[in-house]
Amino acid sequence: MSLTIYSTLSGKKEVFSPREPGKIGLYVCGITVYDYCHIGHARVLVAFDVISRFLRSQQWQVHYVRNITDIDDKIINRAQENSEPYTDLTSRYIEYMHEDEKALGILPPDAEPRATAHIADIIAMIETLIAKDFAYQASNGDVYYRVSRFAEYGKLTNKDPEQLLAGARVEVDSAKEDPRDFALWKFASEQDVGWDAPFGRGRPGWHIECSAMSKACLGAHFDIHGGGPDLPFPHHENEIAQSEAANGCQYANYWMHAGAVRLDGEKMSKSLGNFFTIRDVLKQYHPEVVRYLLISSHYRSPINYSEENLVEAKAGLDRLYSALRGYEAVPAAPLSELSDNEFYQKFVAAMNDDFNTRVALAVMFDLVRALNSAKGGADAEPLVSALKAMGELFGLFGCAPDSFLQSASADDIAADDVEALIAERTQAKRDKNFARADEVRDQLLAAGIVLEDSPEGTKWRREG
RNA sequence: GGCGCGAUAGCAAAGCGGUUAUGCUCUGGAUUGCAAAUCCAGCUAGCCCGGUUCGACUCCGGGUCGCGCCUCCA
Repeated sequence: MSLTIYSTLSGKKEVFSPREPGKIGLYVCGITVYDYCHIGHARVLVAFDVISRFLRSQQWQVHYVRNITDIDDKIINRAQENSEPYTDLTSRYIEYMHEDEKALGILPPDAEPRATAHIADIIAMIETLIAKDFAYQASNGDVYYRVSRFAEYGKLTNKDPEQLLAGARVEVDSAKEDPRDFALWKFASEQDVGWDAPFGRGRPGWHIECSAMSKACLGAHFDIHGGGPDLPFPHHENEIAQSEAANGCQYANYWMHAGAVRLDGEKMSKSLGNFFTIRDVLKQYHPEVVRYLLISSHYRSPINYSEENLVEAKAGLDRLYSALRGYEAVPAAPLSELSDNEFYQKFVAAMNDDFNTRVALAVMFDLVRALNSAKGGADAEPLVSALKAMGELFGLFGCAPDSFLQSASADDIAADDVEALIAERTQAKRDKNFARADEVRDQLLAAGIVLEDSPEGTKWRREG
């Protein structure tokens, strides 16, 4: 079964062909660390987490690299506002980012390079670009990339270089030869944050770090480059220009971009200020609910962030978890034992088709229906272990069903009180005092507790 | 203006040139002391106008509307 991936470069789904058999080099643009991560970041993190988990499950040897941008104008400005060293700011937000990732069940990438740890690589690449005449030092000390020298500029996003020139904003006081040129190295005085380089003291521009770090971690030519929806232009276009000019070979073979998270129909972004941070959302919703929401649509589709969608995601996950109740002891099936399982085969086929998590999820629900029908019989356990295996590929089912279904927010009724009332109701039922039993049930329902009687006793869960 | 993406039932969201997507909601049935959960059955679809085809939600053309990028942003 072959893997197909939609590539921004070709604008269509392509059959994936690795550079080396069985191996995948994957570079994803990470986060600029000067603020808390928001749900848009979570989208990219979860998407590539699921993608890398799935690829590994299919025996691909994945080398997953996701960088951290820890030097940049915004970082410097924010640090100045806070009157603190920029390194204090970045290390703090890197820590927060790791906390958020852990909370969301994001597995760490194989490498997490930081721009400031690759200054030498960055300088070396800029030197090469200057030597090849693809870059020049301007009168203000900055080093710029000479866009006119790269004939294929615009090939990722179908931009016409001439029209970019016509539409480019004319910057006053610009030292650029051409308004399309972009900074590789920004001049820094002795008091400013900076590093010494043959072309003078300064700090790297935004785009060059990814070219340098991906080369250091994966080589000049690698398989897949990914990132968020706002990166194709100019960032990835510029990366291509830098890397292909400096290295003299193709850069990434496939380009993957996640869809935007929207809020009221508008893209959520730091610059618009309309974002919800991951940690704020996790105060109200279980991390797996957030994961479920993010994988319940295709990674390339825009997704709307709303309270209603989170509630719906919770309802869907409740159904999955409810099916697992009573089978806590059954382990997830090893994937090697599932090759004949029709549900798993469909699941894998969906994921091999450009990572169609929504269809894969539909397969899991088909499995749930089969499982619910089979409960009590001998056929149930294999279905449970298959379902658990698929859920784990999505980073779900990290909880015991009861603890997920009964997980409480701060102002919810305590589990002990629920249990006590259930005991009272059970006694009332035994006494045939159904009026009292129903009264207790209504009381609990008003507190968000739903009761489910079963031969093994009364189960409960929280709703809403 | 340029480039690109999308328009599916009450809501969310997929595949597919002819045969049930799926989840939530809703209706009926089974089950239950009554419920809930579960199972079974069912109701709500494919922006508009043309074309291709025996047949189009699915392909092609033209509209309309929405969104993203074209400046830092995942």
